Amino acid sequence: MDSKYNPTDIETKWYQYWLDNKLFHSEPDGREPFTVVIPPPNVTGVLHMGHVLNETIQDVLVRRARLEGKNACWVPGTDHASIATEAKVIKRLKEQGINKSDLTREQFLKHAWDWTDEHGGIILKQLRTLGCSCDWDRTAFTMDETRSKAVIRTFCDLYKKGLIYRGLRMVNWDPERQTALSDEEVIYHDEHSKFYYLRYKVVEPGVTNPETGADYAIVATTRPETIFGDIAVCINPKEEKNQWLKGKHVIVPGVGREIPIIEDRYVEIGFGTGCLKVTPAHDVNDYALGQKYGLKTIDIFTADAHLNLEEVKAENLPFKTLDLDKFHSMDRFDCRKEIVVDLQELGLVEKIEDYDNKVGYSERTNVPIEPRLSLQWFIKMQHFADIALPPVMNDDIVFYPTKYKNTYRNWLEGIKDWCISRQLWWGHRIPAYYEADLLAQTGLENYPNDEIIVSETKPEGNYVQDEGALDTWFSSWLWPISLFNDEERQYYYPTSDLVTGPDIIFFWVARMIMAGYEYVGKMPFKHVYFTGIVRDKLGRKMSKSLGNSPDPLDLIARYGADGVRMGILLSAPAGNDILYDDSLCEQGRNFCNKIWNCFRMVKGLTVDETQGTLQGTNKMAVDWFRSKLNEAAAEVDDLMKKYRLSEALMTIYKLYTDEFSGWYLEMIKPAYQQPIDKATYDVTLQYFDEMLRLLHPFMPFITEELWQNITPRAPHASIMTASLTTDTTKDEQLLHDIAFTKEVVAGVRNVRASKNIPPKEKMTLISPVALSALVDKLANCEVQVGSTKPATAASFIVGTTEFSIPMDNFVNKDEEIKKLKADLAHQEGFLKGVLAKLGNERFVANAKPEVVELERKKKADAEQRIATIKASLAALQQ
RNA sequence: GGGCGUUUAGCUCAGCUGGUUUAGAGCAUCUGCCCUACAAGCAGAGGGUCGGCGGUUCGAAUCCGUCAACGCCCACCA
Repeated sequence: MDSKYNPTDIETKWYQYWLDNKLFHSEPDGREPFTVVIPPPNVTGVLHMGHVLNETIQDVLVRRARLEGKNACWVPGTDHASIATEAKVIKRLKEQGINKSDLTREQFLKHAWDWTDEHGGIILKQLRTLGCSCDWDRTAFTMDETRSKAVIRTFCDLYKKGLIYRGLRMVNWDPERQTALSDEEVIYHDEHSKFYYLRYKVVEPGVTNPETGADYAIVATTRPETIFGDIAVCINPKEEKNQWLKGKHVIVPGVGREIPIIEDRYVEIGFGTGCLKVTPAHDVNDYALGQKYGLKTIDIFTADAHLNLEEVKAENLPFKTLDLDKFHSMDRFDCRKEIVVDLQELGLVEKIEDYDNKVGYSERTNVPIEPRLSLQWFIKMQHFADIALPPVMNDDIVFYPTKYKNTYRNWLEGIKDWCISRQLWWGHRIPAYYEADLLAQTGLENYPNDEIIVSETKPEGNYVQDEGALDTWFSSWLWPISLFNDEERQYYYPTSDLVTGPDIIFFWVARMIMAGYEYVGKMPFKHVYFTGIVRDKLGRKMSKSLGNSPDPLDLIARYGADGVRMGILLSAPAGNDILYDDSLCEQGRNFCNKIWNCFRMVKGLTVDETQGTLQGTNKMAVDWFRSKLNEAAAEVDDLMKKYRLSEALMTIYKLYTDEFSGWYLEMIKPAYQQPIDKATYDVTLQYFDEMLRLLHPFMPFITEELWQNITPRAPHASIMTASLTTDTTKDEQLLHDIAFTKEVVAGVRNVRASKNIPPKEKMTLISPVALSALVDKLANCEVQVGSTKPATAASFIVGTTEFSIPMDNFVNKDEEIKKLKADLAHQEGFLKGVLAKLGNERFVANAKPEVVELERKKKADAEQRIATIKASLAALQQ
């Protein structure tokens, strides 16, 4: 065996072994189920660090549950990611010189499926490299047959219940992909933009601003290109300075349209000029004002946000001074620049100021969204908010960390209807049908709602299906339900743990809870573990453009999957961002190596088969480590129950490196070239076995490899299906004794280090109390029990006991005195504090008796220590 | 503009139903060691007035108030 652990071959070997033996597969049986559904990654995605974090956590939970004897089932799958995938397909087609608009729906879908088959599932393969123990037989896709059926059935059912409706609404429009989006898919960014002050001339003759004498109102806007759609100017009826405009009319600058001044308290007094231009077709609030005052709407944008001025041209406005043909078909941002120039030339711009505002961007295409009046399908959300809020607030479903309960509540309390239709082809087509002749007569907008047929199958007759597809999340919210058939659902549902990022708490988590209660009448999961975001060590988000995102497969090649898993888990408490650095994986790799070498050491021992009973220091060591192991296992159990994975792993790490490797193995290690007795050897292997099982959920590969090599295993056996030990007994006295012994050993080593005495040189330790032979073994010193301290000796104190090591040649008296004096000062300071407390009557009267008692003990101990130090000092200073 | 959260050693974090020998861990740092399990290692050491101020209390990292910095979420001020 090499002294370095080489993970690559071992990992491939065992993953194949697990697959061959169907160890990830689950079927319902008599055991307690433990179910996890994977947050399905985009079907054409590739593994990134966020996945590594998320999937590792899930695998730890799943593997731990398996070791606890539960029937663990982790269902993998992918998401069709409607808008993202469609964008990728369009991009590829473009590279081949094909425009989406040149294709029929069927042709496009063919290309999309080809792309999916080609790239789909790559990420699932990558998960295997990480060691994920998913039940691959259950792999699902949000657009496969089963899931599609569930989606369509759900749509029909909700429509029947009156929870889905079709309506003309102001929606968030993505001009790039040319589809509606939900509110959640809009990201607002701060932006430095301009505030344009435009002049709207008053129609009524002789009416002027009493302050300035101007015959125009000034309207401030960030979007001058929308003036073509202006229908009114609104003022607040209470605004003093605009009283003169009441009941008047103004002319939209350049456009020439005569529009009324209307009054509404929506306009904030004191903001801007107090005059708000109302463009009902292109702003949510303006639309509301339009509805309220019966204003008409003029839509001036095409679906891809270019100007469409046909309607404006048709108005034939007499005072028009702008060249409409010039702006027709222009891009919205080009128009903004151009129109300001032209208006300036016409003397219709008062001034331009810098202004910071927020602009909504499409989450997927990253272009500014355009509020657009559009016919879409919506879900009434109040009903769902009502059923989804209580279970989280009263902890039927537990969030880790709990702070996200607030976020969840805020969203549900302000819930708005969910726009679920998308003008996309890649996705579940909306199962709504229109009678062809009627549709031809009325057009889509005026098609009577009660004539729409919503059905799982196409109705008889001449019907055409709605062109829209459903929001991806409309299938995702059924994920935990749709992965199981009715029978299996009895067993696997509700699932146990959901592990996901807080960024999709609304998109997905909340909606799964809604669907769960609506369709199964039960929560979809009992616990939600929110991970943080993986950032680089400077705290920046990982992104392709920054190039600060390492390729997980590359990391696995360099550090091993186990090393990477440990690296990502080490500093990842729930909900905390993790600042990733290669050094974390390095620590993981180093730990693997440590375990590997522990194993080499133990297996490399020669065993004396005749020694079948434990005795002497070995018995002590073995008994002590039993307690230590049990103690750690109990702590891990507790931490895992609280989902404190990084602390659980750290506990195991310390058990291996400190207690097992640093102390236990040193205690039982035979003298050079001596054999170890069989009894100790067997127990040690047993301990190793137990420790591997404890670690296995975190580092599955190395633990399987070593577990298989500890002792011959049955064919098809695996550490995966072993069970955790449940022994929790502890010998407190022994733990205490060994802790004392360790301190004495540390004291001796300290003296050695400070005096530069090589470990091989045997020293003499004078101790006032009897010591375990372990001290000799671990510190290489001969213990002499006695209280006579030689004139020249190095000394140290453990608790209240002073130990000394005679050393004529090495002791520097001054140094020794200095050290003792420092210790003395510290002890006296400490004692002073204790005395102050005890001298305070109110403390003695009010504090709990055990606390007072403890202070008395501290006092006694400190006094004794001080006496000891003083004695030593006196001896030295003679 | 609301709401939530964070602030403890160089870094990442525990500790926070007030009292556990005058604050802990891992990593990093420094010193000395290639001693036949492991230099991807071993032994040892240094390092913090617990963000500032004020209060409650016999006693505060822990409770309350306030200020500051940072982060996240939500919101229709054009």
